[in-house]
Amino acid sequence: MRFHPPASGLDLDRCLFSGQVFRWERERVVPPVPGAFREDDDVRYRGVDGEHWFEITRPEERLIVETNGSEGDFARLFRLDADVEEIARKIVAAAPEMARAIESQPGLRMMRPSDPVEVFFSFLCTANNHLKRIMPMVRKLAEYGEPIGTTPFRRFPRTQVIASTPESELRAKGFGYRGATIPYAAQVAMIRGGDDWIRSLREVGYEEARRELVSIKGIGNKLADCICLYGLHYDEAVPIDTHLWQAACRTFFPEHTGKPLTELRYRQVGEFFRDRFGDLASWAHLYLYFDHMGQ
DNA sequence: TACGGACCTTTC
DNA sequence: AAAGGTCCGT
Repeated sequence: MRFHPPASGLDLDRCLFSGQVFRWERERVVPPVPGAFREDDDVRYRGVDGEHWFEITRPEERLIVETNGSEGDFARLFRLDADVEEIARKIVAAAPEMARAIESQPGLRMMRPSDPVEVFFSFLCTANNHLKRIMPMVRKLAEYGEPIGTTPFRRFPRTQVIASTPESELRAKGFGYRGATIPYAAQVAMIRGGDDWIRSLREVGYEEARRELVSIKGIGNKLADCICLYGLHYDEAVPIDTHLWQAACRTFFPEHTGKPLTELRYRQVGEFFRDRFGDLASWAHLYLYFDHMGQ
């Protein structure tokens, strides 16, 4: 089907290529013309969320979405129900220091992917890695998935498929040591119940889900929080990596600047965000993180 | 608890 | 050298 979603407060580049989701493509509909006024509009985004594919174009500033899903599926993925203006107001009210970080990232939204299995394995690709390499890796994993209908799009493979993929095969595809950790984590997940187990973590609460995840070798604090946030939809999860740690030190804890992020400090920073921002802890972290990345 | 190294590979 | 870490030794 085809529809026009509201486009205000939604920056597709910021949302789709910022490391919240990893499988989207951006291509030019027509070759760029030097100095052309509309070159930013002449793009097409293609991607998959769960069992739905999406093609998004924006001629004339207006979004056109084609999909095998519904308008509701699109709205859920981009959280169009969330009032970003109000969220920004609440965050700034709780922390005036955040005003500049929020203003610097218009159209950035917390994504809400529908397939927790894809999120689980995508973030296993991100450890000690960079986005330029992460995205091709996630796409390679997705090649193990089933095509969606007769389209070139594929659903992300199920846990069982990843669990039975040999380490050597992934290493040959450039996964490095993650060629071992990814199938291993899949095997542990299979023992606990596979896809259903991963999905069931949405029902057990943030603390319990997090405990389960970090008990898997290869998933530490940061990956567990990413999976909790993007895959399991726990908005109180605050993934803290080196960049957010630096940004948090600069903005909130100048006395910690330059110190390493220990287990203890990891917990303290997460609690700080939850105390200060409540349900908006992860939104606050998102703005701070990407503001810092842009520096 | 906290600190140092190792870990695959690619990219800046 | 560092990358959106994590594990394993001290």
